Amino acid sequence: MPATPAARRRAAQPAPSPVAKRDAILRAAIDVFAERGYFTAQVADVARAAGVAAGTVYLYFRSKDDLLVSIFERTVKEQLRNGREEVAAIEDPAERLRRFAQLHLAMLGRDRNLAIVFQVELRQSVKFMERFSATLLREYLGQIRATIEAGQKSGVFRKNLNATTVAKMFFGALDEMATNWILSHRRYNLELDADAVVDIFLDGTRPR
Amino acid sequence: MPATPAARRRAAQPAPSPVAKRDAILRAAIDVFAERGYFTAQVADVARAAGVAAGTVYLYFRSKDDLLVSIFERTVKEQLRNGREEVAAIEDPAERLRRFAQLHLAMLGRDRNLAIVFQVELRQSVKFMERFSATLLREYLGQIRATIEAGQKSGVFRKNLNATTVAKMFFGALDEMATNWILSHRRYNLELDADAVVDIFLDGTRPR
DNA sequence: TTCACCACTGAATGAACATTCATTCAGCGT
DNA sequence: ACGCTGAATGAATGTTCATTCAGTGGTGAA
Repeated sequence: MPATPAARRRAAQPAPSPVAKRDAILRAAIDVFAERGYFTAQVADVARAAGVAAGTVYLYFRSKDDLLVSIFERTVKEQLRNGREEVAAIEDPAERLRRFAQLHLAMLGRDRNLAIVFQVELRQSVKFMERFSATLLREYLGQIRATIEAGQKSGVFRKNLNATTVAKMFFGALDEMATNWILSHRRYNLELDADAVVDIFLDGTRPR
Repeated sequence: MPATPAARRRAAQPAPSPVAKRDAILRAAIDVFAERGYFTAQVADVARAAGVAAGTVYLYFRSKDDLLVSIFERTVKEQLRNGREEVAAIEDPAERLRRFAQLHLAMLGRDRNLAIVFQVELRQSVKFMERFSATLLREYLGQIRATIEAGQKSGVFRKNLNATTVAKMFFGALDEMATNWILSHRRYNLELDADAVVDIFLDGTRPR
């Protein structure tokens, strides 16, 4: 029935579906990278964890690097899609930041190995860091900064603050919460840190 | 004159002083790791940059890992020695935090390659991160937390804040300033960020 | 001058591992 | 029933280093 080779390829899906297999390999990569570290992990380990042969990984990904980049891109895309509208719908800038912090920490708190890949493995080299910061950070910091600026206009935030600096601080605080959570062996609920951070961020540490 | 082999070895110092050579190798390692990344850098690159043969590195360091660990330990030891008394001498907890932040960012802002090693290369793997967090972070967070607690006692800081969380936030904010400075290609003065961070940290972002 | 010593050298070693590719074979269309 | 297709396999390949070690040269003591 399918006439062209392309159509035939699309129709002839193997039993477990190629998307599912790609996902399985990516999932395995998250776990293996988190446990062994990106450089120490072997592609063969990832393949074994995914239940496929070493060569199969290369049918779905260009290279070992590509695995890391794909984990990053898929997750960020999803997180941004999830978050954007929800956060944008919130009127009060302070509450918008709160929700933002909650979503960020919830995403990481939900999946420890993914959190390790994000907080540790993706920061391997300045090369990855730059890529990381050119997308995730830029997008995140941009959203935060815009919210700060909106708040400054409406008088909710002090006007004499540099919005960019404020945004970096906010992100840095959240980032540190996430990193600490990973390194701590206590399994507390990371998402709960969001409120504490936002509270101090809004009102400072001095008594009012 | 030296009787035991050990004593003889200790006495027989080569011309340019072994300490100077060790330092030269460490310096070269900082630069090479910063530029190429720890895993990508070859020991031979470090040796070349230090002006010695590859084998010589192994006369001063046990392994490639040992180079990274030594950079870390030497710097942290020095920084803690420098900072501790100076900061401890300051009475006002808020001013103590300010000085602390200045010293921290000044150390990194003074030496870009060292900053890269600290902000990026040392965080390669959970293994290094744990070592990192077991010493530098523990010490730093401990000092910050103690200062917060002192301030809470004396009424300078709000008493209903969790001092540990506050300390993490503070460190995270500084850390992010440092990381941003590295990734930004503008060469602004990192130390100046310290005041902005402390200001927001103390008074928050809401108008008082 | 000779000798012993030792820091230093850099070529050689061998292990580790990403990637390739000849081969297999399940399942589809005819 | 059967020939094709192409996804999947995993052994083989070739390269890339960290690390070692046999040798060199320079130094100071006798």
